[in-house]
Amino acid sequence: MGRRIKEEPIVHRERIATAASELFKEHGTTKVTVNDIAKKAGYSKATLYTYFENKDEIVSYLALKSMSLLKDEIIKNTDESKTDKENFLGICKGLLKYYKKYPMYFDFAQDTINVDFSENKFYNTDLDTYIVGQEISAYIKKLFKLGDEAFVTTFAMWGSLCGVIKLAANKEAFIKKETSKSKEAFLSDVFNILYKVV
Amino acid sequence: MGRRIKEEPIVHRERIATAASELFKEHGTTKVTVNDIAKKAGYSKATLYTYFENKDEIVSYLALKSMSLLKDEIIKNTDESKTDKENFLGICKGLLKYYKKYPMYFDFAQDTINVDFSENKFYNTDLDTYIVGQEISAYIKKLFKLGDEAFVTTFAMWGSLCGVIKLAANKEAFIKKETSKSKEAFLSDVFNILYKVV
Amino acid sequence: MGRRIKEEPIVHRERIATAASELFKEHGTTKVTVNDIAKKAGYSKATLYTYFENKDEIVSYLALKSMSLLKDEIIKNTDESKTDKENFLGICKGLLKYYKKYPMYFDFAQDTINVDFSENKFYNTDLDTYIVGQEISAYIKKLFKLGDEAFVTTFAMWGSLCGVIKLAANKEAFIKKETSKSKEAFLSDVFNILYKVV
Amino acid sequence: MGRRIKEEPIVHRERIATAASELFKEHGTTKVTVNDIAKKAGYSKATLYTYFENKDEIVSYLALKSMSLLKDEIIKNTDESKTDKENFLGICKGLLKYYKKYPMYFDFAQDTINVDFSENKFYNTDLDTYIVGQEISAYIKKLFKLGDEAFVTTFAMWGSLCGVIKLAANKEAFIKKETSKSKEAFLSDVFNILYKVV
DNA sequence: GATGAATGAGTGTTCATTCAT
DNA sequence: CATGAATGAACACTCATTCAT
Repeated sequence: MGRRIKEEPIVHRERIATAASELFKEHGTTKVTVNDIAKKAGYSKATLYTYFENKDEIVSYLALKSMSLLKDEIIKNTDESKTDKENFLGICKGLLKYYKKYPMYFDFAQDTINVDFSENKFYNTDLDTYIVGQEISAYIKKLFKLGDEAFVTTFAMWGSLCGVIKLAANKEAFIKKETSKSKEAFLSDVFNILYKVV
Repeated sequence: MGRRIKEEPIVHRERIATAASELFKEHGTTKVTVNDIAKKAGYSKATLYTYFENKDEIVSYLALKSMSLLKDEIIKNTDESKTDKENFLGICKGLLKYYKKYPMYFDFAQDTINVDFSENKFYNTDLDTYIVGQEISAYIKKLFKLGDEAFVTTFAMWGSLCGVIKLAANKEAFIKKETSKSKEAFLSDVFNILYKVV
Repeated sequence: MGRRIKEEPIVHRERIATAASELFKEHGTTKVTVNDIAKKAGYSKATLYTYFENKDEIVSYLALKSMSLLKDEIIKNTDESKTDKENFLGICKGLLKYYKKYPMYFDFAQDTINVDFSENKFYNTDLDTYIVGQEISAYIKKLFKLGDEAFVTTFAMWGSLCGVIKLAANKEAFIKKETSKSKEAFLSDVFNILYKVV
Repeated sequence: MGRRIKEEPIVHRERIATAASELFKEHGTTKVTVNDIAKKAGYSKATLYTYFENKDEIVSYLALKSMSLLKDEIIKNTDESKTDKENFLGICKGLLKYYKKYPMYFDFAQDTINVDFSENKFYNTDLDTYIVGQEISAYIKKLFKLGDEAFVTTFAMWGSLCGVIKLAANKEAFIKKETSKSKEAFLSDVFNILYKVV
């Protein structure tokens, strides 16, 4: 634990990714420039390219991190010993937390598993993201002891939850006006309605 | 009274909008340049600015068109004399058709009831889009004879449908692999599951 | 004097030039577009090109008009029966009036006589402007009964007057602050000082 | 302490400014494009933006340099131990040299004491230019031991000199034709006539 | 290993001018 | 004769990426 003279590449990647994440959350991935990230992370623009192939790889890297967090949250908030409803609401809670931390990657989660890697260029992290998505799917299937209908049910649940969370985020002011409820309280009602789906 | 040789501005606007729509569908609104649109529509870049104030106005124009189509489709596929389930599936059908034609504006539909026009600059078409969104909301409320619970129910339904349709679009290949069904057939199953929500 | 069915070209030129002049005075010749002029004059952009070869010719046309006005003003405010000082101040008055009406052409007046027409393209009006400039020079020479020293004296006077008028225009606020006098009153003092030159 | 291989930013700024200055002198600041400057300076367009915030900053930078040169020249050519006439002619000489090097900024000098910096955006260099202008004014006042009449006298002198120099520049060919003198010799006569003003 | 410096390839937008009708 | 329509040529400015040191 002595003084670290040389930092591992992973440390630099983390530092860069953290800076990028904060900027992406506030301004979106398109608006943020490589220069912005470099400045915020305390590196020169050129150094970023030592640790990441290009801007896209930073995005992919964060997408993977975000999926891992999502998986962790889902596992933390669910348990086979709980009732199905408790577990469903646990998944909702996990997704919501995820959205708050990585709003810019929610569309990624809405995609869950990034499709076809055969033709397009992709980064290893994209593949990893895909795998984490698969793991989440498998976990949910096991959690609810789903059989043949697993895929369609998981699909319906996942799509619905992502849809309502995103809609709620875009309509926060409108929700307040119409229901006098906070976004969170309102979404709680919505989740209860959606529970019937499972 | 003779056949008009000169084309009305609206014809040009349509031609430009159609070209833009096709490009947007494939590459997204950001990546497509004004030059791309002009070339595809068969005009010079400068001519585009005769018919549209700027690129944003083209985007707004298409957004409005897309919302109008959505409304038309929903009305066409529903009827107060039908059962709730028939109507629900009618709405699903309308949304699906909408997605096929204007995938790049689906996020717009996912917003449905649009934001706050008090402070930001916006084009008339943006306001019109907002109004069409409101009309769709009102129509659905009346169609299902919803009372106090109208807002939360409509919200849950709309968010869910948008969510699953988008998810299905992104996972078409994956769905095929897992279920051997076409996206449409698969979504039909999903819609039936979701019907319980209403 | 009956109803005019067809207007002479000169009428159109005047109408266009008047519109242009007002716009030029306010925004300068560069900022004003051909479209602006056409709209203000009540013509289509293309029609302008029926009456003027191009934007430059409109500028030249106005420059000539402005020089003619300058000549008229000088003649009106001077007289061989007056004292030299009265005539000098009359010229000052004429130049000042000119500046107020055509501030954007004052540099033109500062040039007085437009130099060399051998190599550059120029419009007939430019040549006319040159001739009017010459006429003014000749008039002044005769007015003050100048001999061999005519050229250098006229030159010094003309350059000085143009210089102080323009400087005063740019420093109006500053003059007020330093002297509590209006630009006009201050310039009157300046003109009296400059009279010694002649 | 060794010889520096890397060039300081100021070197690049100078190189760019020099190129810009030459182009501005010939074609004016408006006609010259950023690309033109870049090409002439041997940089790419993008590189210019590494050393200057934008085109305006290049203009401002040169304006300041020009005013500094003007001040230096005036000081160099004048001295309290000299006669008023000698000093007057020294100022003339300074202004003339300035005009030769920075004709495009002569209007700037014709403004000398610059405007109001309270509302508009401006660059530091613009403010510096203003200050140098003030310094020149103060120097002249002291040089000629001017009292209450300082402002109006300085004003008349400055305006006149600028006026005749500019007029002479525009009429060089004409002067030659009329007087068979060089512009410089002719201006020398004019300056002698104008000396009476002070 | 780190980076200062450089840049190619865009971007949306403007405008004077032309020409077929 | 008048003009709606069309456009080539610019133009200031940006940014992800490369590379010599």
